[in-house]
Amino acid sequence: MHKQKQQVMVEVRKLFTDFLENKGQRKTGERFMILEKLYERNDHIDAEALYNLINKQQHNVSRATVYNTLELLVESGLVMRHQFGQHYAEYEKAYGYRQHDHIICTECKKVVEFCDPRIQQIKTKMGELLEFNITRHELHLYGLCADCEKSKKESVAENVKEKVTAV
Amino acid sequence: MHKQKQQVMVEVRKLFTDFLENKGQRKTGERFMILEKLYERNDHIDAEALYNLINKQQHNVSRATVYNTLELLVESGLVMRHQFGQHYAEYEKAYGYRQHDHIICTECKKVVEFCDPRIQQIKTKMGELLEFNITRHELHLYGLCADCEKSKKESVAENVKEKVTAV
DNA sequence: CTCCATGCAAATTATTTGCATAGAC
DNA sequence: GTCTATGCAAATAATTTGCATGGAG
Repeated sequence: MHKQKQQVMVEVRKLFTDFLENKGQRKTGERFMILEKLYERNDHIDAEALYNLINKQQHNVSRATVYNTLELLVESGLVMRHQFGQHYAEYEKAYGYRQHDHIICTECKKVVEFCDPRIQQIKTKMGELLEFNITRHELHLYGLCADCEKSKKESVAENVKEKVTAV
Repeated sequence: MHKQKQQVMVEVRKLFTDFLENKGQRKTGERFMILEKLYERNDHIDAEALYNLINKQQHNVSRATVYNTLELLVESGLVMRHQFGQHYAEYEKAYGYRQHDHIICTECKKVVEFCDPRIQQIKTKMGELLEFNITRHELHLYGLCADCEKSKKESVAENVKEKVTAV
């Protein structure tokens, strides 16, 4: 299991190297450091947290470089950017990591991942129909999780009680 | 057709009125003005453009009010916020306007709307499975439109030619 | 040795906030 | 008359940019 992760890292470094060469971009240590940090984890992280993670631990990479590199990584397809809200973008490894989508609780902001094959059918169909060469997608379902749904019901009941008491 | 639009406007004003009353919020002219501007159009618009639209035309509504009202409208469900990228959020009427999703060209930023019933199946299924009460969704497909796909191919051909010439 | 990528801090953009006042209720 | 929503400008947050320098090619 651990070995598999090592293997992925090797492949990914190779892919990023090729990508940078093709673009005539330099292969700097900072860039590979950021790539690695993203591939070490199995969840999303935002730019600022990534910056802190790198700098508090050991190295010294500027915010500008973090943003610049994230852009490159997204362009290379090795990293996904998820824009959950206006001030809430997160990044996550994409290679060797099953394609998945997200359900977001609008109340507690909890994010749960899921996967449904029907999305692939939509992509294929719509790409054909509208003549787009579709490379990726983002699907977000919004609603209330079981907990927040329960709290809401209780709070409504509470309100009703208050009104009754008030009258 | 035009009459239908008038009819929608009446219904929507009524719904927004009820919403504001329920929240104990005031029914100000600015709020209804913004609601109307959004319902007059059949496409998306961003906060700044909406602000300009209102102020250049006739009235005088501050940015703060525009943002505040957009928030309320989204909360009421009468307006949808689409977050296409990190600096690219747009708003659009939601009531009496068929639910639809978007294909975005990553090159020229063109947005095409589409509708696929399979998305409803995913929502129902995943809501059940993960115990979420799903109220809405956002599906974005990203790729190259036919035009940009063509340009890309030509540009690649061009590059090859250059390299050959250079050697 | 050349020139791009980096670090840093200042700049920018979109959005939010604080405060005084107008106006909805 | 009361108190909230507004306008305005200043504040904030996330991201980008300009410039001098280090280091990849």
